[in-house]
Amino acid sequence: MFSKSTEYALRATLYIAQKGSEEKKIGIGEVAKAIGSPQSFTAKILQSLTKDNKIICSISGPHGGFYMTDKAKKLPVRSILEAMGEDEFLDKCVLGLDKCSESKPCPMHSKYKIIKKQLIGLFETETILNLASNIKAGEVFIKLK
Amino acid sequence: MFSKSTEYALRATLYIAQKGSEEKKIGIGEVAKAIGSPQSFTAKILQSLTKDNKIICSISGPHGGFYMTDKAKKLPVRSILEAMGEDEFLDKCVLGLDKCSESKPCPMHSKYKIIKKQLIGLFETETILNLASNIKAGEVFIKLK
DNA sequence: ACAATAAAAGACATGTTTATCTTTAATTAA
DNA sequence: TTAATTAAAGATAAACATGTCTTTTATTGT
Repeated sequence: MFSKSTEYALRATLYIAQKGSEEKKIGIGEVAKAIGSPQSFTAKILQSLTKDNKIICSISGPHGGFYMTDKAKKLPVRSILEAMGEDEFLDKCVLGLDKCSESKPCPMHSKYKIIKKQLIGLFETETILNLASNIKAGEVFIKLK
Repeated sequence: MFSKSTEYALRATLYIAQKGSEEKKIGIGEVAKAIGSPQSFTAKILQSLTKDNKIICSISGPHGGFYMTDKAKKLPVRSILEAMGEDEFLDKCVLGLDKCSESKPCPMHSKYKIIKKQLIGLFETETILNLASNIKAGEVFIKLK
């Protein structure tokens, strides 16, 4: 469904949301290990999430690392997809028609729109904090071997 | 949701199913024009759909071209995804965990599985013929400018 | 100031996707 | 058998995705 980059972005963000805070920042090494991702590549991805988009904060130097503000933790999962440039698929048509619409639908439109609405709902309703708290509770996992 | 290749494959297949038959084969030029895709690239894709997988038939030479058997037209849309190697996403987890399962779920698992089930249902229930016939009726479109 | 630590930034490498163009092979009709 | 037509096959190329490695910058503690 998503690119590797976005998968890592989602897992890393959830890990940082769960484990980190402004007082306890998380190093890239710990993040990569915890989610099972290539460290340098994950670093690039986190860099992009700290840029303009205000999802993750980072501090260089000793005791530095990544963390999220309480406000950022309340963002919907979709905001991560947006930051990774992978949310446009929620607007897109199964057959790849730019102008697919209610008045000019593709052959899958009417059946798919019902599913798409649920997908959008899922990514807009679930917050980062929401998902992260289930990790803390040990109910769900972000790394599996 | 899908790669360009798969989008072209879906549109091309629907067009051929709709317009073609063993008596009236469709040339690659007509297909590409009708669905708005790059001709040579579409040719490669159709080639792969005529290979092992028995979705599309083709004949070289004058009055040659592409067509589908009535049997092939009754295949579910999923068979095109399989032929394009893009159906594995229907098994995959949103966060990219290979082993995500009911007993070891990712944070999105429980909510996403409901949606995934519908997606699978959509691609397995809808047949190529089914979707193509709606094109013929002018109710839906496979090219929009 | 200096050394240590950690992220940021940049260069590089490999593979895949998305194409385009040319040549070959198959088929038909004259 | 020759010319025309059409898909198949192959070579090539640009863009992007995925990943590694090195250097630079920011920050902290001594």
